[in-house]
Amino acid sequence: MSNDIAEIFPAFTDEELRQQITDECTIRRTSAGTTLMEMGQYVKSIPLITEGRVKVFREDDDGHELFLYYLEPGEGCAMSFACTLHNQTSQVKAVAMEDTEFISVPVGLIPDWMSKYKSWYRFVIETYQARFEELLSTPDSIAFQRMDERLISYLKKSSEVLETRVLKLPHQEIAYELNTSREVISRLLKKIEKDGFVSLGRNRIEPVDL
DNA sequence: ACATTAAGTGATT
DNA sequence: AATCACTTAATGT
Repeated sequence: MSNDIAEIFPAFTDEELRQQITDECTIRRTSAGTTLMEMGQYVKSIPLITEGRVKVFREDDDGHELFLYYLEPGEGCAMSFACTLHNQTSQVKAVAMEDTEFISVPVGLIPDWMSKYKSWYRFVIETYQARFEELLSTPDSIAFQRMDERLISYLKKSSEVLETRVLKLPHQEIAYELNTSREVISRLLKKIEKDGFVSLGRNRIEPVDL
């Protein structure tokens, strides 16, 4: 196990830290679609993803979602760091997109780790920095990009992240993620299909030339 | 064959 | 670009 940690989280160079993880933390597995965290819920442990993928987003009263970021193997959740440090409830919702395995770190350990282990401290800072930069791109895209451009970059990113040529997801899902309506997505997809950028099918979008 | 879910479309704001 | 109302098409049982 200690080897796996070193492999997936090479940043944890302190031997003692790795030992703490194996001794004090538990491995948890969830299946695709499971909600790991609801908005307003207290954060009692933070996840370090070892396998799979988790979507982190905000949700309003009408069920509209604002996508924030994905958690992938080797990553921890910036929001949960923030919550443990300020003892706040979660401002985000997290759902496993695939069967996911993660190390569950009890929050009680965090303050200690922050002061004791330099490599942990750096991991947290780097996680923050990476997310912050990523989050800046969201207001940019809303302010400066039209819907069709946002759709195209969404498709690009999805096919990269999922490592697949053919995206298997309904238009409605894309609409939720981009905060628009299903009809708009359908129409735009139809348009870019005509322009030869994608080929469409039921539950199937194949980028041809983005 | 039937119900369910995804996608397409026109009209309205 | 959003919403509504409705149609058409694909898919599961």
